[in-house]
Amino acid sequence: MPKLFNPTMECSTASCRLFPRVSARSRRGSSLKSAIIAQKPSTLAEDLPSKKRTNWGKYDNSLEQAAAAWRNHKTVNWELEKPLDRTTSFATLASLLKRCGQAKALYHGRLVHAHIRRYRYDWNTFLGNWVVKMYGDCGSIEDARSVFDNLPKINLYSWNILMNAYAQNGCGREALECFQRMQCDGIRPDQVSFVAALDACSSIAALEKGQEVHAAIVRRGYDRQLIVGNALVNMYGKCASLGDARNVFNQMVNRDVISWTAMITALSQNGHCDEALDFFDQMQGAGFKPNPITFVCALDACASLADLKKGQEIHAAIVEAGYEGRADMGNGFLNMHNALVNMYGKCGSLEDARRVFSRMPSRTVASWTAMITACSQNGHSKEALCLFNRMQSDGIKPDQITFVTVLDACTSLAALEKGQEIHAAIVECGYEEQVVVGTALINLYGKCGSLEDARNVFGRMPVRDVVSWNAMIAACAHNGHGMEALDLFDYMQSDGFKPNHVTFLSVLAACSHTGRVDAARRYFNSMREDHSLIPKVEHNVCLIDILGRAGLLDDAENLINSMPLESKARVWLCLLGACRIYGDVERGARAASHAIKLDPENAAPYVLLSNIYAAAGRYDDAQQVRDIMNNSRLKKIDSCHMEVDRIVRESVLREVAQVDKMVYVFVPKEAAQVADID
DNA sequence: ATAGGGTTAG
Repeated sequence: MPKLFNPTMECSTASCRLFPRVSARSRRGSSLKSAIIAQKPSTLAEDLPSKKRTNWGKYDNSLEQAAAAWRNHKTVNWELEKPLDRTTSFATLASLLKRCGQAKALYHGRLVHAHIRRYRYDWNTFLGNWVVKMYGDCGSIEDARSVFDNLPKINLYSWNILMNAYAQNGCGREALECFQRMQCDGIRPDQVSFVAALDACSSIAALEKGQEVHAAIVRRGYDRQLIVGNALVNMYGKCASLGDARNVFNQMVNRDVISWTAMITALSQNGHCDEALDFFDQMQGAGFKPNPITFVCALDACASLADLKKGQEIHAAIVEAGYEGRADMGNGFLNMHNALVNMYGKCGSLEDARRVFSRMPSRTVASWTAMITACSQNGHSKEALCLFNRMQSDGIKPDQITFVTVLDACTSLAALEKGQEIHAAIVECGYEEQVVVGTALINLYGKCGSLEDARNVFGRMPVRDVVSWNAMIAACAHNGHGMEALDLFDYMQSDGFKPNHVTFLSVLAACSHTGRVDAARRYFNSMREDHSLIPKVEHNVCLIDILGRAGLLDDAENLINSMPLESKARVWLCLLGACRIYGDVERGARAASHAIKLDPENAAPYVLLSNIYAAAGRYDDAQQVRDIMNNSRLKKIDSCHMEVDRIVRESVLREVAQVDKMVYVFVPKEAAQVADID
């Protein structure tokens, strides 16, 4: 039951000093809404398209509640000396709006805006521009637009602010439209407009448009400006045009830390992580000190390379710089700590990740999510689930990405019930409609054998992408519904989605389960011919497996010999498995010798070959292979991260089975040994 | 008396 506004309350009390005295007439409305939003929420709510209309109902709190919320807002931390009234200066209002934007405090920003609309008929473009910016910073782009459309006069600042609001909220197309329209309206873009236009191109990866803007920049002579150069490097990096990014960077007359950081990011996000780290060193050689953001980018490159040593070096440099444990400068240092946790997780050092995480000065959802991901991706799914609980008891609310990570942990534990519990929480938070969340749910249900649930989630998804189609196709393929998987493959394409490498893995798996050898060949060839996808090792393994199981050993071997793969060890191993089934000793020996030559530390080919000999009654040969194996130092399955319990035991076996299904099926003793390694 | 460049979890 909401508390109502108390008309007898004295407005000079601390609890409402932020609000102007309201007239008796408007008090009669008895709610904050009517008190401060006043008669007509015109430009805000009513001009918006109906489905995106702002829900003003949630501002229907009592005045005390709103004032308390305002005072207690931790990030904004208002310390207003005077209440807002008709005499509050525009400078004060502007600074309030700025702080609301920085803190992404939409609620408070709306309060200030409402105050201006109610009491400041003398508002001008200066103040209006700040309101537009506040809404843009708070991510409320429709509000930004409608305020912009009602500005008393639109100037260069207004356009630049609006363009940036669009570009930073993922509406690159609209930002570029603004760029056009401002010029039609006779306003000459300055360097800030060009930077915003480049940002818009980056956000939608519009390379051609970006080149057009670049040409206009050169025509107007803005290309020597530092911030323009930086934005150009960034734009070419985001549009995957690394050569252009390099050219711009090399030709820059001045460079600063941001230029170097932009270049490092461009390299690392386009698959040149080694070079990115070289640049990181060169930058320091050139006398620039990395800041927290530079460190984030460098750590990201280490994470992609899974280069633990380099990552630890950079961590040492962070300590050296005195950045570790610091919590000032907004989110700068916080993000850097998150990046450290993420890097250690991706590089497989859970201990380091834990250490950084436990020493963090403060933690956000992102920090918790990074730590949970680190656990879940390093075989500690149970710890991931524990952390998820602790995070919530620490008062941090999970976001969609946390849920995705936790669902992944459930998936690898095959913990269907826990997953369903989390599914319920997701529905409660209203995240079920998010593509990434839906996809993680389909994965969970698919891997846990609950195809019906996977279908339901997929059917309810309002938006799908290639990844969610892939998840659904995989769910069918791995639950004995190969035909349905192949049908979905067709539907997916008629829905306008292009299949990728992952799609074809599931398609081939579907062919394998339904025994469609010829179809598998056709799909395999169509990867290259119709979709310009080059089959990877996994696809080749899959096809060899299908041919091998069908007894087409000749075809399989010929195919391997014609494959332009870098390493064929796994493919030969696959053929070796097929030779085991069909008792083809000669071919088996050939395949084994290839496999051993290519991956001498793997025990699997020895085991398989020995079994082939044994099955053919050639016990001496079998023993000889085993002796060779036992006398050489072969790679053990790395299970030091594994806890020993039933589920994990199974997951170790699954891993072994992935290397070769035969190890488990035909050599149970071997498998048992593997599982006993702690 | 406003605007502007580099970062994060499938």
